[in-house]
This record gives sequence, structure tokens and C-alpha cells, in this order.
Amino acid sequence: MSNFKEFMVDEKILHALDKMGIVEPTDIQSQVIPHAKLDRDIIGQAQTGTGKTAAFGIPTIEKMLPDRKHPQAMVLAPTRELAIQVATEINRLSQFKKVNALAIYGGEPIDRQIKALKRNPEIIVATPGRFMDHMRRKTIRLEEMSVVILDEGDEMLNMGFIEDIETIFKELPTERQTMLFSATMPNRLKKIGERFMNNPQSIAVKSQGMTVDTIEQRYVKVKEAEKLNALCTLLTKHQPESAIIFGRTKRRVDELTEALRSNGFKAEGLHGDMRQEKRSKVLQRFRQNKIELLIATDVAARGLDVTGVTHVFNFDLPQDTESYVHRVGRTGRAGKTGIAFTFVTPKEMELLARIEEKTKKEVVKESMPSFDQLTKKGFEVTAEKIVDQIEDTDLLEARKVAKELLERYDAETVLAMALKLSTKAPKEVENVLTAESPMRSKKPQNRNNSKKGRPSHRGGRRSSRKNYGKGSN
DNA sequence: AAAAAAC
Repeated sequence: MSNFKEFMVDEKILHALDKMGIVEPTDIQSQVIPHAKLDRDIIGQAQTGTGKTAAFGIPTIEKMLPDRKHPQAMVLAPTRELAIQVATEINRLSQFKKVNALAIYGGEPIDRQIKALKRNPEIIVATPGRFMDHMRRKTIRLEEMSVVILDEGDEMLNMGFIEDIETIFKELPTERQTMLFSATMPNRLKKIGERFMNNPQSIAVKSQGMTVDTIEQRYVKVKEAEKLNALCTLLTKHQPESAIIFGRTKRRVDELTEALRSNGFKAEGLHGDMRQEKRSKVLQRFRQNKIELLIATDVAARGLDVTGVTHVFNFDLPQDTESYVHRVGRTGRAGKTGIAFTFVTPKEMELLARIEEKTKKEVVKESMPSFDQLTKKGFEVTAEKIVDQIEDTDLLEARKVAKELLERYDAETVLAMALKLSTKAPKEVENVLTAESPMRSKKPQNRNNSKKGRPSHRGGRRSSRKNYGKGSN
């Protein structure tokens, strides 16, 4: 029996929770739902993966009135993927009710969205830019918005969405319920909350440290040029079923994806310069376990809820502790365990210490396997495959030849040879990645006698163009 | 400095 009953959750939502296999309310859910039901404004501090979406989703769904011409609730999220994810989860929760959520975001033809909006979804889940676009076109009307939710508030702040949010909030009816959710609560964000909310109830879900206990954190001290080889070695050693590898830049992600693919890994990249269609497809395939490795920028660091991510790799040390915490939090979700590896160059060791200090968690040194250990691991993996498939494989013809072999050699020798032939030997992987942040040296690199001579002046003093075209910023 | 986000 669902433990959501004590919160008087709508029968049809209970049914959906049941079907989704959700029985026990999480901390944030049991704290938010009662207040939200009473129309209180809420400031909720909680990591992602704590069941936040259902916490605000359930009471919001319950409040939606039937047969209205305009949307009654909206959720703002910092990335497109997040908007899609939140809309999907709300729709699951409301599957037995006549309440629909629609994701609205950029990079997708607006006509299609306008058409979908004509079906009068009750709940809009959007990224700010496209939402404002619809606002101006009046294809989304705000006069009946009674519930407004800001998700991942701190990230919105980081990404400079605050002005957008202010623009949107100024157009909203003042009679409404507002909820703000964020992993951290910097002062600037608190101020926004105070400005746009009415006597909000603060709710903080205490997670002991900043990172979850179900995540093992390890580091590898490695020179820049050896990262790729180290990554391939670790991938061979740990055989992740499903891993996210974070790179620092979009270009980095592209190069790393290519390098891993050419080394035989099922890898796909994800970053903000890719076409939205491709982004969605990659994420979908990753969720379906059709891709082993997702190589991503920080676009995937926040909030993305993919179950069954066994490993996270910080191929490049993240910019700050917050980003570290979010990246690492993509694994060890839903009660499962996970391992997070962070590559640290000798120069960066100090930064790692700072992360340890802030998260109050030790990051343990990962020992790199020897060549022999790696070779052995390869055989073990092959052996595992044998055990997995031995029951349901047709071995008829193979058995005949096996019998002949056993007449000449002992079983162990034959089997060892078979393992060797069917296992790829580990090899040193050559670094093909462009060095990170070239740190443009100021010294002119005297290359007069190499390359073709440049035509006299080198464009340095071109007439200043900065006042042409669009004006300020 | 990079990332994300509207056309």
C-alpha cells in the first residue's frame, strides 16, 4: 500500500505512483507536499535525484482545473534535456488524470510547439528563451498561471537567466503560488526568492555531505597527454555498463568521442552545439542502454536522471566544487552504488584537495592496473561471456572440432588458447586529443623561416569593427 | 574561461 496516502494524494495519482513502483515518499516529498497543498510559497533546497519533481509535480497536478483555455502551471528549467525530463515525469504522474504537461524549448520548430499548445496543456515545462518567445507571440498566455516553479535555481543564476526570469515574472499574475528549488542557496538567489515570493516556507533536505554515500570517489593522477590512455585502461579494468564521461569543452567532447569510438567503445557525445534532434536521440539511446559511454559537457551535469549509470569520469577536472558534486551525482542514484573517477594533472592536485575539503569526503587514489592485470581482466570478461551464453548457444558443430582437439591437448591448454584468441589484448592508446587551453603565450613564436610567409601586415590593426552591426552586447 | 539558452 502506498505511503503517499497519508498526504491525501489524489486517487489517480496514487494509482500512477503504484504503477511507477514508487511506494515510499522521499524526504523532500513528505516535506513539500503538505505545504504545497496549502498553496504556500516554497523555497526548497535539495539535490537532484531526491524526488524533487514529484514533490512539486504531485500537488501541482492536483490543483489543475478542467477545461481551461490557458495553461495553469509552469516550470522553468535551465537546460532543454531537463525540461523534457520534467515534463515526461509529470505526464507519468498524471497518466490517469486529464492533466497534460508540455515541454517547450529552443532548437525545435516553433510551429510544432504552437500546434501542441492549441491542445491546451495545463502545465508548461520550459527553458526561458523559448518561453519568452511564446510569451511575446501570445501563443502562451499567462493570465491563468496559478502555480510557478523555478527548478535548479542556482544553475539558472549561473547561466545568466536571471534577467529572463525577471521579465517572465513581471508578466505573471500576482495571485499565484511560487516554488523555487535549488541545490545550493546563494544570497543572490535568496533575494530573488524574497522579491517574487510571498512569505515562503523554507525546506531543506539535509544530506549529510554534499555528495551521496552511495558514490565511491576516486582520483587518478595523470599527465594531460596520458589521459586518453588512462581512460581506456580504466574502462577495460572496470567494464562500466553505463558511464558518463565529462569533458571541459564542446570540442573536447567531440574529440574524445571520436577517439573512444575508434578504440571500439560504443560512445556518443552530448553538448550544446549539437542539433537538438541529435541531442534528444543520443540521450534516449543512452537511457535505453544502447550506448555504453556518454561523453558530455556540463550540459549533462545537472539534474539529468538516468538510472543505472555505474560510473562517472571527470576526464577534465570540473571548474568548481559545485559542478563536481553535480557531475558525480549522475551515478549512485536510486539506491544503487556508483564510482566516480576524477582525472587530476599534477598541477591540479591542489584543486582536488579543495574539493575534498568542501565536500567533506575523501577522494581515494585509484591504482592503475599493470599490463598483466589488464590482460587477465580481458580473459575474465570473455569467460563471463562464455558463462552467460553457454546455456543457449548451439554448439553442435563446434563440439565435434572440440572433441578432436581434446584428443591432442589437455582441456586447460585448449581453453586457455581459445580465451586468448577471442580476447583483444590491451594496448597503449595513443593520445590524439588537442591539448587543453593553449594558454596563448605572449611571446611571438619566431616562425619566420617556416610556413608560408604571411602577406605583410597580419590583420592586427584592421579598422575597428566593434561599432558596426548590432549595438551593445 | 566555458558552458547553457531564442530566432
